[in-house]
Amino acid sequence: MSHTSSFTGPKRTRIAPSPTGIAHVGTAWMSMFDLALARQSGGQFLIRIEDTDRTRFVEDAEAKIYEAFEWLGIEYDEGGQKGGPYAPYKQSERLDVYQKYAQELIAQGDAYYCFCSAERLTQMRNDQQKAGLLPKYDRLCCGLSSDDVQQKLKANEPHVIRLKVPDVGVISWEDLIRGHVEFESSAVDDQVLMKSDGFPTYHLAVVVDDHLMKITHLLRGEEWISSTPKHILLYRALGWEMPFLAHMPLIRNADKSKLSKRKNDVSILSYRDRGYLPEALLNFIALLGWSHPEGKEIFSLSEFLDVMSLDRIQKTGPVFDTKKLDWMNGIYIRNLSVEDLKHRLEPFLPSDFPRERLDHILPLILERLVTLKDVEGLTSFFFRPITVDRDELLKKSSLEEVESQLKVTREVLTPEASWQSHEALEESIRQLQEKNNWKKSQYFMMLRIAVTGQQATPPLFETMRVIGREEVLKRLTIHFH
RNA sequence: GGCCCCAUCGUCUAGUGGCCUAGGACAUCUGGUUUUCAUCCAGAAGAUCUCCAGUUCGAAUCUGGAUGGGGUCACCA
Repeated sequence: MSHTSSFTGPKRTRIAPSPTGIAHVGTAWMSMFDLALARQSGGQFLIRIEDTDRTRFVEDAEAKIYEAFEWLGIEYDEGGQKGGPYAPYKQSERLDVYQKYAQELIAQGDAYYCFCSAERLTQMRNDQQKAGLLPKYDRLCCGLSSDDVQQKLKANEPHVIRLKVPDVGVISWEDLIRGHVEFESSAVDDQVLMKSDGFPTYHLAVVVDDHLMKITHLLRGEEWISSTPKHILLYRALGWEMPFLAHMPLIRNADKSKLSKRKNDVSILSYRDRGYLPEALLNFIALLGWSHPEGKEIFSLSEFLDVMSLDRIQKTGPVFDTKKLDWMNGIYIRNLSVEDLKHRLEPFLPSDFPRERLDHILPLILERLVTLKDVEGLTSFFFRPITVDRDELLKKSSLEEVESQLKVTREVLTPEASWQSHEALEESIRQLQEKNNWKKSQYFMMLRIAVTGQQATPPLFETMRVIGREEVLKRLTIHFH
């Protein structure tokens, strides 16, 4: 393999998700780096669906993956609906391709048929473990004569195809992120390449497809380091040039284990549904294991694509802690134009929300939105009946005083006097408070609770104007339940 | 356990031998603005750079070892 810096052509990268569940944030994360390499070099980024495991196949998982990419705004050049020159981009539709190369490997003596049963393999591994050995296929079937093999094949005996790993030697590569990595060949198992159901394993499929699809730069998780020797052996046996390898750090749970859906929300679409902006999520994950060259915290996807470089990727696995995402989401929300924000808020507005009043309500809640989903909780008192907590209302004064305060306040809120502007409203009520010498904090908090049912709200007088005089007067006439 | 990867504030990170008595961001705390919350502004606290040796005039940065964490050892990816 040639050296890192010598590659100057267009880079082709890919993301290869398995449709086994939800669309994973790790997939989006990896894709950003893939995309950047492709864009910076005038190359292509493609999506390939790795659905070789029928047992874990989930029906709508593939659709969810594309849906997630669409929502995030990560554009790929080949795969999915787009197709491309190396279609199909789904492994289950390429079975004959893998079969062809498996046969080639067998013919060359780099792979062999194995007829061992699952039971025998389990037994073998148990014995090896008991003996303190590392579990590894014992090559029983490697010794089969070609006559035996032909006979078993003819008899339709279930079989797999295994890679024949050299007994001795060192397998190494120059990882773009980790530098020189090497393994003893003797530590590598005779990996199954073709399963008994005729599907390839990941190891065969990934090598065949990456080569055929002309992938030049292969980014993947650190979890794949230990199986990389098998892939190198495959490239060698097939006489193919190795792509550049970059093993990214593993995103982790708080306990440092590999990020999992049991311990974290890792579903891209769940972030959408919880009211996060795609640009905020992207910005947040870009900062996992990577840092902006100028130390910037807030930047767009397109800026990331411009300035990303592999040498700023850290080797340590970052913990997935979304506190910072909340902060970012607020920033992104506040940077949206009113029209854009309204548009994005739409899916989160309850059906009884008075849309015609959105323009007036929005400025009052804008800086209080952490997620788009917060809109309902922050605005319900504008258009729904409120409940007032008697104890809160009377916290700092007696029932008599509050009732008298409310009565006088209602009288001041004449149609003419004070509804032209919130400043005018404030002026008249402030005068009232001063004239009566009411305690500021008590009076205003009491009013706030009476009008909204809450202690934390947007500015009181602006809120009152949006609620409207008639409704405010009604709320200032307290009936305890 | 074998093999492999990794190791800077609670979290994300800057740092590639002297600019580091280690910088920024989030979170936390305090103060200011404010009738509340939030925003915004200012400030504080927070890391003996996992440890021990070594190289060097000088190490967070280089080397070795230890320790710790993680990954992987499937007809799953």
